[in-house]
Amino acid sequence: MPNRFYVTTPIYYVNDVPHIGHAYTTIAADVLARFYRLRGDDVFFLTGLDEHGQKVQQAAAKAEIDPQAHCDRLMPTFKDLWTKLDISYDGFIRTTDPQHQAVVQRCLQTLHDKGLIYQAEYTGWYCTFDERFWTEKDVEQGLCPDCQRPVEQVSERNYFFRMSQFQDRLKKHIHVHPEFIQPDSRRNEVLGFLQKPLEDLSISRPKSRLSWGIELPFDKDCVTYVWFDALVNYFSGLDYLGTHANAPAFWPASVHLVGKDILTTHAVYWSTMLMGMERPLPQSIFAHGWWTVDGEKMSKSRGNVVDPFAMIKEFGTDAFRYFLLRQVPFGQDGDFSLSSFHSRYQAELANDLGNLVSRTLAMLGNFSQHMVPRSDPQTETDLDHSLQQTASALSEKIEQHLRALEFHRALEAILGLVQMANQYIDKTAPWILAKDPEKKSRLQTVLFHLVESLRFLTLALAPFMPHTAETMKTRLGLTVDISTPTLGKGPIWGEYDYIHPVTKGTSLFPKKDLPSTSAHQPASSPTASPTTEKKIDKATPQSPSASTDSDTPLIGIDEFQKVQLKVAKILEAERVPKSSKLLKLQVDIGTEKRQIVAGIGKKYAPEELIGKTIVVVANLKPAKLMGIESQGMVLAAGEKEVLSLLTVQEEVQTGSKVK
RNA sequence: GGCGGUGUAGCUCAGGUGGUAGAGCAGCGGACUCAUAAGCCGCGGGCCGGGGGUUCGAGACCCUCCACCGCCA
Repeated sequence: MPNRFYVTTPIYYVNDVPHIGHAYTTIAADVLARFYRLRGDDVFFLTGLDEHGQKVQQAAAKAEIDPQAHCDRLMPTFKDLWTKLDISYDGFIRTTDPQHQAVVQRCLQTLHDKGLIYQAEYTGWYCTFDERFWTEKDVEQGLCPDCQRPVEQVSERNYFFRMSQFQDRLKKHIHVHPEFIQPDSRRNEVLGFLQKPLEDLSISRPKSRLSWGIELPFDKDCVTYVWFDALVNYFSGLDYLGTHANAPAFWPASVHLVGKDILTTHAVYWSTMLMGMERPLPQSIFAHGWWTVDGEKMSKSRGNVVDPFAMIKEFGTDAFRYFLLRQVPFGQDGDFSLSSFHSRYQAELANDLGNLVSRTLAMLGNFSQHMVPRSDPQTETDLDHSLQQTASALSEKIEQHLRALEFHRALEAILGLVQMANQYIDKTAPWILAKDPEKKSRLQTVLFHLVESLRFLTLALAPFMPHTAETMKTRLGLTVDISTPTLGKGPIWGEYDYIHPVTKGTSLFPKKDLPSTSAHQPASSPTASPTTEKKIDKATPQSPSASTDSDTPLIGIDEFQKVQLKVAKILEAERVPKSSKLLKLQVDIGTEKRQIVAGIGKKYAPEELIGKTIVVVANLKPAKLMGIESQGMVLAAGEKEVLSLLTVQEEVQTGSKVK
């Protein structure tokens, strides 16, 4: 019988605008779900929305619509994001689902029957915005300590859950099961919280004040308080969602992923509720960190909330998934900035992984007619064996790290194989082997080892970057279905018969310019009046990639016009020391002088160039070549070798636009 | 105020049970050309927050001070 794995995200408040935090938790859960599915485990992955509460009621009233209609209107934004992020949830729960409400009522009745719920008078300072009471000590100058809004004194009869009864049992459970609350530092905090006497938990509100909620089965005048309603989703969802016939058997959850702000709620409220209902506790609750943006706390008022939709549009779903999990250990806070995203994208995805795929497939095209050769054991070396070993150990490493929710380490291990493969190419230098017919057998061995490494990478990447894995699979001509269990105990080196030709295709991760600040969403929510949003956030143009593939995609005129071409005159030219083909040019582009380093030294001597009229790209990002800054690029014809510089037919003014 | 954590190269961080400091990024230099001007190779004297102590020997153990962070009040 396969292992069961049940992972949850919190249910997100439907009134929120989805941001990087929502995306983070959900992506992490998705990676786990995909990973365990590939191993052949029976997986249930639940996410959803919290749709009750004061704020929804108020927002609906303001919009003059029914609260349910309000929820129905907001819900698709989340589902849409999950679709765009390739989130493979098995169940999407809404707390307004009638089946969920029925389960909540059943739970309340159970606890009531056991005498664990009682009624009492409660007086306290209430914050309408946060929907919670504060004690006298908390309130500062009549303001809510959390949101700084005015609080009001409210006295009402509420129902309470006898949470205090379970304090010792919970403490013991945490001590006996160190994996129950993670990371360690958070477990200590919870234990610290439990040092003081635990109070009973208020679980109801009078309908007169809050009507948008689930009615108490034993008191028609009250609805249940938001947490009781929300937490129960973790097993109510199993009851009626998804396709698994035996879904209820998934309880207890393998792991609840939560943000650190709602750890106490889960570790203490939820656990004691479960104890009261005599249900087993989840195996673990993992509190992950928060994202700051450019070093600052993310907030609507700052207007620096990262919009996942914008990031996906700019860099693609897989790059976004990769960055979030790679950048920061899962339990720690992390900082999000476009420049850190960009540099990781550029270095690890474009240069390391993307280019590895590109150069390997190119060599198969050039040296092996696009077919994957067999390895000849006679020609194998230690180099080959250590590559094989690293690849073969990868799957287990990833499993180890994912069991500890160390996503960043898992990705680090994957990148380690990428780097090793890149080194392998340089050490074996297939282009040299290709020149010597006697080395053909060795060449084939090398190419085989490379392709086989890419196959291992494809499978390893599948949970993290499903789209990329699918593309690599196609390029490699693999016929395996990577949406079904393929990992098992991990792939075996040499087990696969390559019978289809490989295809190079376009760049997996094309290089990008660093975008300007377009990733932040406007401070207003989608429900706000449209007049608050006048500025149009222009997406930053990205430079066209200089691909020479035959399958280069078509571009529009607007894209071409991003390239600023100018007529220029060469003023000075000299060879770059120790380089056979680089020349350092000083050119006049009309408005200014520029230094350009160009790889035209094999075709042209410096002295013959002075005074020549040429065409240059004037808005290319400066780059250093052999330590010398180049502030542009000269245009020349030729494939690999430069054959001719571009010039203009008639005499035109230096600095003229070329279009 | 109570409890806990952190402070190591420009940046982000690793450094089980003590033996004279490491990685990635950035920077500099080199050889090459299969590849997305990518990749590969080489180059790291940083009072390991300050002070004191234990020890033959401490970034690592103890004490103390300083700074920052988290949870609770």
